[in-house]
Amino acid sequence: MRLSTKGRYGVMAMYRLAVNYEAGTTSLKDIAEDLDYSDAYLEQMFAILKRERLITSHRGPKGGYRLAKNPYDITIGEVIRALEGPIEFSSCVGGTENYDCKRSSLCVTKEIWEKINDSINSVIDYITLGDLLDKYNKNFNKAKRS
Amino acid sequence: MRLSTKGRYGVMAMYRLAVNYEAGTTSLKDIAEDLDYSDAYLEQMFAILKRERLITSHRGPKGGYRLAKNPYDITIGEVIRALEGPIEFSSCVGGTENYDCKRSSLCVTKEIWEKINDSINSVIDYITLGDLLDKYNKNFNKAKRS
DNA sequence: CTATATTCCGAGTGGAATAGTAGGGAATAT
DNA sequence: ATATTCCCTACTATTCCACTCGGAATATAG
Repeated sequence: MRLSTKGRYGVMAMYRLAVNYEAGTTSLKDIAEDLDYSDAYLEQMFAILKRERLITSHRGPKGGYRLAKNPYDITIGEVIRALEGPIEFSSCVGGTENYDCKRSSLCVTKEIWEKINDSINSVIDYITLGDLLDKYNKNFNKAKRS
Repeated sequence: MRLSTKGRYGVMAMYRLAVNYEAGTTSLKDIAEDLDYSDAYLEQMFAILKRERLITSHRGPKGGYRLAKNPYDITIGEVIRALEGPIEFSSCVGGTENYDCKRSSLCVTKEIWEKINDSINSVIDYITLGDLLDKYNKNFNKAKRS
């Protein structure tokens, strides 16, 4: 019951794009090297993120990827759901391929799984890539001050 | 990023034991048949739950399992963590076998995963098996009334 | 004492998912 | 032209999941 590397790598990479958002595009290779991820693997995530219109791409030298929107308009939830599908703590509830447990109307636990889904979603839908940028600056300034 | 059947089956089975808590022991076979689970598989969960001292067992005819404590003193969180290990939305944070991402002190996403872990835990640690019993009675009465 | 009902225990297994590799093709800035 | 970048599809090794199987230990009823 855990995020796969897809979600984790994806969020980290999107943060990288957020950092460079004003400057322009960033190449996959740079990000992969910087984060020490396999570039061929990260490529698959970028393909999904592009399909979901969270990033844009440009080929050729000086090409690369860029966020499709302002970092403050992209939530962590959008990124995670794009890469991992809808949050679905238990297979009974929340996703597309719901397992139908026959007595779901009587099931005493269904409500628990729904509550958990909601609580996860409310965390990830509240945080934007822009928030992460702010957080970094805060830490950066803190480090400078001390 | 989902509960395995272990957690789901486990909570359902523990609820069954909660229903029968006053009456005494319940055999694994009865629960497995009632819930339509594989009994040999459910057995493995009961072994864990027993090891974690959430249930007691008694062998021989008229034997079976029973909650080790009052249903109101067992949270869903205890059951889930016993069966699935600690809540760990991302492998960076929360569990035993933490993946060390080298720059974890600078990592902007770490805090997100911690928040998610906390929010899941606060849901499941708040609900007891006794609460589920109450919920069932409420639904039962509602059904009777209509 | 014996037959039976139950828990206990360890090992094995098929399929799905994860976490990648590999390799070539297409666009484009210089 | 050519180097650089994205684009696309297929393949693979490993791990995890959801079981299955066989039998031993133990308690109860008759």
